[in-house]
Amino acid sequence: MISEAEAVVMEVLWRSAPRSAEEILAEVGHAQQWQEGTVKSLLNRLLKKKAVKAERDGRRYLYSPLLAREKYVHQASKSLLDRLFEGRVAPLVAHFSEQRKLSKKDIAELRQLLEELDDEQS
Amino acid sequence: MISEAEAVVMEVLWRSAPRSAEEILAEVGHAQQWQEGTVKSLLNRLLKKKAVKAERDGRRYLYSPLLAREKYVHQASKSLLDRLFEGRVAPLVAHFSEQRKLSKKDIAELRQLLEELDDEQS
DNA sequence: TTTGATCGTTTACGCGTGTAAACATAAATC
DNA sequence: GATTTATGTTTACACGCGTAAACGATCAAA
Repeated sequence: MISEAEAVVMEVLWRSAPRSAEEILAEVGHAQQWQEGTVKSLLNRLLKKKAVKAERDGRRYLYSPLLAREKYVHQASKSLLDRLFEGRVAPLVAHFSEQRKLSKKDIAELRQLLEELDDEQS
Repeated sequence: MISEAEAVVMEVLWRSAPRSAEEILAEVGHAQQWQEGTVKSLLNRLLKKKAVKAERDGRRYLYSPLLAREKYVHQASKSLLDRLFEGRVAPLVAHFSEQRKLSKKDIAELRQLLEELDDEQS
């Protein structure tokens, strides 16, 4: 529903809002090689999709997210899991495990997570 | 690199190959509402992308995957993790945990997985 | 009050995708 | 041999996306 370039803009707003187009460009301009017009277009598409809102601030607008990051992240993740892993998390983890792509940190955090689930349950 | 509709065709071939265009359509035609031409186009795009190969069989072609499912799955998953979870698996699992979207089965499998990692290490 | 600077809005354009229709070709049948 | 049938190949077309340029409006400065 919201594209990759649009998501870059959203990430900026999720970190801190409200922000002007200029501020967004400043934060993102060097990583992406974007011109001002590009950011403007993306913001307008996000407005049309009701993913952000704009409030006037003098001569310019300040933009804020309407779509919550949680929600976006969940949609995108669920879509991937559905398409590739029968909709479940464990097979994805298994895949990365098989590919030896779990870092020590990952493993430690997963352990921690499962312990916490234990605690909750009891 | 390979699109969603193309991936549907690939899934058929990953399940079993080689297959003719007609067979692919038969397996996928009711789920997707595709015509024959659609499958043909997708196969040609996949050929162009070197994701499948074709061998003549009389008047028709039989198609087989060149791209391994593992590789495709890994690319797609890594891209998602990079964009949304700092490139790591644990935060994704944490997200689903927070959303109460881990099934009992998931949890059991994750436990199993971590145990196996223990075993290997020792 | 003209002119420049600063914003936002509109329009554009090429590319990939989803979805086929049209066309070509060769084999099978009449 | 002429026609139908079964494939594959070429072309098409609308839509979203990435990426802006062009245009317009408004405020500030001269």
